[in-house]
Amino acid sequence: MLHIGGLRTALYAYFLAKQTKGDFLLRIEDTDQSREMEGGIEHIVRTLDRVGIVADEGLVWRDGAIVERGDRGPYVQSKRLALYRAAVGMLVAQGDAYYCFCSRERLNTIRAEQQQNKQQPKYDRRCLKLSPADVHAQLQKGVPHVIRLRVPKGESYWNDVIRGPVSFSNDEMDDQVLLKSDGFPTYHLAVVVDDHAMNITTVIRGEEWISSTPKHLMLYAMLGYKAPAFAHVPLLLNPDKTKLSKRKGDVSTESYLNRGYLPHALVNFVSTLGFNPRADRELYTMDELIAEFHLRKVKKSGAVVNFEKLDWMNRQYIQVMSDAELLHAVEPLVERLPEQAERIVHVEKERITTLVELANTLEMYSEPPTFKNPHVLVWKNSDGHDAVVMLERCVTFLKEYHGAMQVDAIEASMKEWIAKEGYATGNVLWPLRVALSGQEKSASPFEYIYILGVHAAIERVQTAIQALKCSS
RNA sequence: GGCCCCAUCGUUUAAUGGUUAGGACACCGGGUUUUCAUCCCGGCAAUGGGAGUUCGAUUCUCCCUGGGGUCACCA
Repeated sequence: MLHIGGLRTALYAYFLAKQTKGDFLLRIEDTDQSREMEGGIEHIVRTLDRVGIVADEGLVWRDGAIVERGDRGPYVQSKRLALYRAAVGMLVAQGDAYYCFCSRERLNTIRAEQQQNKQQPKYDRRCLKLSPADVHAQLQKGVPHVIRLRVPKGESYWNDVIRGPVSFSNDEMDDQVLLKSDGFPTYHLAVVVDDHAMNITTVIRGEEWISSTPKHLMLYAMLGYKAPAFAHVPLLLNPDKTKLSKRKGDVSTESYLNRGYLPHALVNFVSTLGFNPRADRELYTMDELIAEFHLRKVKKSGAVVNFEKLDWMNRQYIQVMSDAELLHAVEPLVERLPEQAERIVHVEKERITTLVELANTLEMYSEPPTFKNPHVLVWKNSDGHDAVVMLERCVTFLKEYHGAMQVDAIEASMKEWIAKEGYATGNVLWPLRVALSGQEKSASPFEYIYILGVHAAIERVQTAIQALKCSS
């Protein structure tokens, strides 16, 4: 699953890369073996592809499969273990990292104690005191171990691209585990090694990483790497202002896509949360976003995600699509396209919010209405008898209609007829519309005639007349 | 709780040391209309509080308050 917060971060990185004519690289960080999910990587790569983010380097989705592109691979961290071990070996040799043989039980115990004493939970550095001989002996015995960062004294400081100066005292920091007992690196080690190996110049990531940045800075320095610039983007929030989470709503990009939101609407929506190129506009193309994106314009404060605005955006984008484009987009969502699908799309597109709604509407048109409640055919101040009379006259009108099969032509001709006969407009049009659509709320009768054709329209009206007669 | 980050309408954003504090979503009116939707017109609504700097602060500084993040062999 690709979290929409992750999508936004990816988008920002993508904008920046494209704007500076750089490459967008996709690397998978799968160093937690216990969390590995079947198909998870494929989902992410595919979803990025669906929204139009195609990596120049790293993992891409091509012809129904994941392929790697670029010569700095592999681009999956679980295949780069040797690199991390080499780096950590160097740190140990330099005295910047050390072996730790403490059991989880012991760690839990000291943590509990510290919390009880209202102290900061931190590793107590017991294993730092081990002599080289002790370490060697423990390793010989095969005691499970991790390797920890030896946090030096001092201050950590960086000038965040979005937030400005940020500083931490190193006293606050725990001796972070760099290499786990299963031989896998933690995120902290892997990200530093890889970002350096892949020439990353700006790290764009969520605000939740601010407090681990000092550790990363230390690692850059210890490994002799030049540190990149950091830009911590604000969080996406639930309506209650907590970090946007699965528990409090739908946060999966693919689920919005599957619910019929257009990829570009999602891109536009998500990227303008916390960032806005101009004061007076809401809708931007991908090229405009790329051209106008600037990290300095990204807000510092978190943004509550307002999905009503996504609905609005999606409607905006649907309305400007051509009938053919819309038809093409909705096609995969319906079992069989009705014969008049393009006309239906033309008529209904201003009434729908998502492609899924359009698909449902499309299917509805092929089912003639049954009028279980014939009274909906009767207009407000009228009665059933009147409705029958009017519908019968509509049948006559339709039989004699030889004008163009265009909505405007049908409407003009019909209104002229109504005026000439001196009918009340609603008295005719309401029953006719409901007879054709079967619904209290629907497209106009002219649009229905245009879609169904005169013959099918007459059939529906006659069904309605029968239903009314039976009920009275 | 420690540390860190943040603070303009309900939400999202704009602006400036001097503005009637602007736009969008949502909401509420009105118009068009056979219904719904669209469309058009109009309306509601914000600088969290307190000091300081200044002729003047929403804007700069400090404090408070509030909210959030983080404190793992998860990312």
